[in-house]
Order: sequence, then structure tokens, then C-alpha cells
Amino acid sequence: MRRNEEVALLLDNIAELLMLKNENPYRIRAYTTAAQNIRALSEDIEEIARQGRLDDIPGVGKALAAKIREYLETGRLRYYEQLKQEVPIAAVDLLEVPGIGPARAHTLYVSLGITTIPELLEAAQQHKLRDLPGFGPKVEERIAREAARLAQRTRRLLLGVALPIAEEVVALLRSHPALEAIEPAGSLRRMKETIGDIDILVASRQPEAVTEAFTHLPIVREVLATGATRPSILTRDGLQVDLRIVAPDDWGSALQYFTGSKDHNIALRGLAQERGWKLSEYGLFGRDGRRLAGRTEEEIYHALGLDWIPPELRENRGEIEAAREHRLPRLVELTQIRGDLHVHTDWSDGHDPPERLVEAAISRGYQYIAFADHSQSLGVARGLSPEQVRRQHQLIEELNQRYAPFRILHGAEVNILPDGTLDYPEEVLELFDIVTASVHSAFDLPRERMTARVLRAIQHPAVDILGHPTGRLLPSRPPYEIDLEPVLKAAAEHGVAVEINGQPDRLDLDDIWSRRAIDLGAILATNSDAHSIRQLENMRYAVATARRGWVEAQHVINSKELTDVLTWLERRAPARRRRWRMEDARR
DNA sequence: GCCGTTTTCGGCCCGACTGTTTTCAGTCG
Repeated sequence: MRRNEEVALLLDNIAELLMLKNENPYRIRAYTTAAQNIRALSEDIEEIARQGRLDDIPGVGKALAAKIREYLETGRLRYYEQLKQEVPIAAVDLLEVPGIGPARAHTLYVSLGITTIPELLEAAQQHKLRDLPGFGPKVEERIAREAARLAQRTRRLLLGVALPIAEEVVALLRSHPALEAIEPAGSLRRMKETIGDIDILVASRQPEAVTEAFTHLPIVREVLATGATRPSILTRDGLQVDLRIVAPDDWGSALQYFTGSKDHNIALRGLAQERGWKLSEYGLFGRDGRRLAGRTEEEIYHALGLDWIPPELRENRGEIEAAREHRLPRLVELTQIRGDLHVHTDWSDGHDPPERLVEAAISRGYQYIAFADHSQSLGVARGLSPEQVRRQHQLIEELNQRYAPFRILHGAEVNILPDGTLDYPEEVLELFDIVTASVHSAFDLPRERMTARVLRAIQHPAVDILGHPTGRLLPSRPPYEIDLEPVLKAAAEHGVAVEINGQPDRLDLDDIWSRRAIDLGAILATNSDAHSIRQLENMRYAVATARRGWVEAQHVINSKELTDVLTWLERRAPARRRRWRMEDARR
């Protein structure tokens, strides 16, 4: 599956180079479409190639199939090498500058030899751009501004940062009398792991009144734009929030349009066009220009012969086909979650004591919680010594008495040591009801050793959950080198659940791998990894990621009743866990 | 470069905005 991404990336790179050559845009799109479709495959592209079925992939015809085959067989692609000779690959960076698209980038490097953003900035400041065809003083000015801004680039926001702010704005505006509907749109509504802009959509017949209220909210630091359709503010935290105000009649088509993704919308408009119809933010229109749908999203999807598609799936990764064939997944919902299996207490690096966490979990409506404090070798997080584990075990037994029928599982987040062994001896591991095994050290092992390390841990009979399987931290730390495919297969085989860690900077597994995991038959655990009561809220981000990965409740272990979870925990170590059965019998 | 119950050639997503134009190209979302 790693090769799928490799091939997709190759095609995307070619598309960018073709842009710089100012090639036929449809030819360019053929490459990006093919890349997109390859990413959406649930099958290994090497396997598909071996069976000679490459041109069965939508968007892949004879020419692309040959290129993909060449790349898979030889590790390189002559066409791409040649293209790189013709076009300076560094110039791809220019496309990131707002105001520069394929045509201007082409002009820049052909006539001035500019390939980097610093070069661009310098040329703009020396007024070398304004006389180029398609440029002018205004464009030059804008490019100078944007290039300078890009130098100190503003990052994309984490979902966990953007969503609470958007919800605050929505809550503040919701009761305004001029407002008929309000909803976050864009990547936020799709719950992408990072968000570019915070876009909020409003339906109103009095846009001026809404704009007035919006630009005077208490959280406003600065008003960036007023105007009746698209006011924009900077919040006190320095985040930009754009409001889009549309007529109530257009609500459905506008919400659909502004939710995206771009690729999903393009595909949808393609469907409309096949029938001679037209789809835009103002509605779905027939050949005669009569409006067929637009008041609600459902109307639009149904008119196109589709089931309504949950926003999290709208990435053009097969959801449109599934909607047509009425086989969209019934995505897991936050309300179906019955417990949290990864919570830290103040015994290690959490902030709150076990009792308060239990009470918070009960008030969230959970049936169970698993404490998962760190293991002994993780000094920075005050990992628990075997002696502390024994004391914590006693405490948890007491708490179980006090809070029954709510159940506290004694767990641990046990380090997977570099050789794949676990960070406690067997007699300590036996004390736990549930063990999450995670990598917290030696992140830079070579791929094969890292994979072997994690595989060994999965095979250990004490391990129940594989914690944050790639170790990535958004946006700074990339995943460590690991081959997830065999890891997920092994997890499926041994009944080890794979975590979707809900910390906003982890979301690990991510959406794509979560989907792959359930395809391989693995079960998942959506966990908060909370280090405080407040962070129990991270569960929603774990669930959101699962939903983006087409995950249903049946795939999520902590959506199951306590008794089912206990049965699952017995699968490998019946003796160790038999006492649960005995206690249950006594209750 | 892909694709086909109107097509193997001629299409390929839509609308708004901006600035550079004197009728429209380029960019964006």
C-alpha cells in the first residue's frame, strides 16, 4: 500500500511540472485525477499491476498504465526524469504563492529565470514583474506581499484548535433574529485533521444585520473585511474566521458547495453534467435553467441519484459510487462510544486524580474507563514503578467497589522497547486488565527494525491495544519509518485493537490508515489519550478521524458494552482475566 | 491524458473576482 502513495505522489509531481510548462489543463487534470483515484484504492497497486489490471483504475488509460508499470518495475520513470530536465522542479514552489498560477509561474521562470520564493520577492521589490505579460503594478504588489508573508508561513490549524473557536462563533451568533441557519463549512465540517481557514456559513435575508453582529462579537480583535456576503475577522487568538452569508433558498446548495472537498464537488458537478444539468452554489439546474434542487443538501444528492453523503466522507475516495449503490457505511457516532481505554492520571503525567476522572467519565455517560499511565522507563512522564503499579491496582479495586456498576479497568501504556519487548516483567504485566503498547523511544530505527519491533509487541499475549501506531505529531514530527500493512494484518490476526489516538496533534492512526485497518479485518479503539478531565473531549476527534476512515461502530471496540469488552480481553489470557467473570457472577 | 446508452473526436466543473484588458485571461475556492 505504501507504493500506492508513491505512485500517486509521482503523478502529482508530474502534474505540477506540467503546470509549469503551461500544458493543456485537461492533461494536467488527468494526472491529478489518476493520483486521487490511486490513493482511494483499497488494493495494492503492485498486485493490480501484476494482474495487468492497471487500466481498470478509473482515470488510468493506456498511457498512464504504461508509465505506472515502468515506474513499478524499474523504480524510475523516463518521462518524469526528462520533464525534470525541461522544467526546474524548484519552481513548483512558486505555485504556492497566492496570485501565481500555472501561467504566471511559467512566465516567471521563462523570462526571468525565477524559481524560488526569495528570488521572486527580490524581483518583485525591484519592480521587475510589472512589465511582464499578464502582470501589472497591482499583481506585482500583491505577489510581493504574499511572498513576504509566505516566508514566515502561517501553518494550517489543528482541528482541535479550529473547531472550538468555530463552535464559539456559532454559539454566539445562533440566537440572532436575522439568522435562519448557521453551520461551519469547509474542511472543518469534513473534520480534516488540519484546517486552512475557518469558514462558517449563514442563511439570512438580512445579511447586513448579520455582518454587523459578527464583526462586533466579543471575541473580535480586528475586522478584516465587512460587506454583505463575506465578512471576515481576526479573533483574539489571532485566527481568521470568514463568514459567508447566503439566501435561505440557497442554503442546501451553498452548504454543499462550501463544504467541499474540491475534488468531491468536481465529481458531483461531473455527475450533473452527464445529465445535461448544472450544479453550483446556487442550486442544481436542468437543461432549461429551471432549478431542480438547492434548499437542502439532501435534495441535491437525491436529485443526482445519490444517498446523502456525510461530510467526513466527501473527499472523492469512492463515496460517490457508494452513495449511488446505497452502500455508504453507517459511520460510528460519538454517542455510540461507551468508554475510553486510554486515560492518564496524576500518578504519571496526567493532571487529575483517578476519582475525578472516573466521575467525569460517568457524567459523559460512559460505562467504563481504562487508566493507562506510563511504564517505568518513561522517566519524563513519571512512569510507574512495579511497586506503584501494585498500589494503583489496589486503589482501582477500591474505586470499582465505590463506583459500581461503572467499571475501571487497570491498564497501562507500556513502552515497546527498541527490541520489541515490553517495559515491565511478566509478573507486573499480569496485574493489568488491559495493556496498550506504544513506542516512546528510539524513533529513528530503520524501517525494517521498527516494523519488527512493533510486530513483536503485537504478538505478546499481554498486549491488547497498539497505541498511536505511527508516532507522528502534527505538524512537526512525521511518522516514524514503519510498514503498517503487516502490522495491521498482525493486529487483526491476534485480535489486538489498533488505536485512533484523539489528541489533536496525533490523530494516529489517520483516516486513510484507519480505513485500511478495517479492510484488513482489524478492530479499532478510539481513545482520548486524555491527560486531564478536559481532554476526555479528545474522544470526538478520534471518532471524527474514524468516520473519515469509513469506520462503523462494529469496528470500534469501545463502542461495545462492558461485557463484550471483557470477553474480548479474555481472548488471550483467560487465566489472568478470569477474576472479572467471577466478580461479574457475584454482582 | 481520459472517456463514450447521443461521441473513438471533442469534449473535459462552476462562478466570482481582479486586473489588465478594450473583450478577457488568470486565479481562486
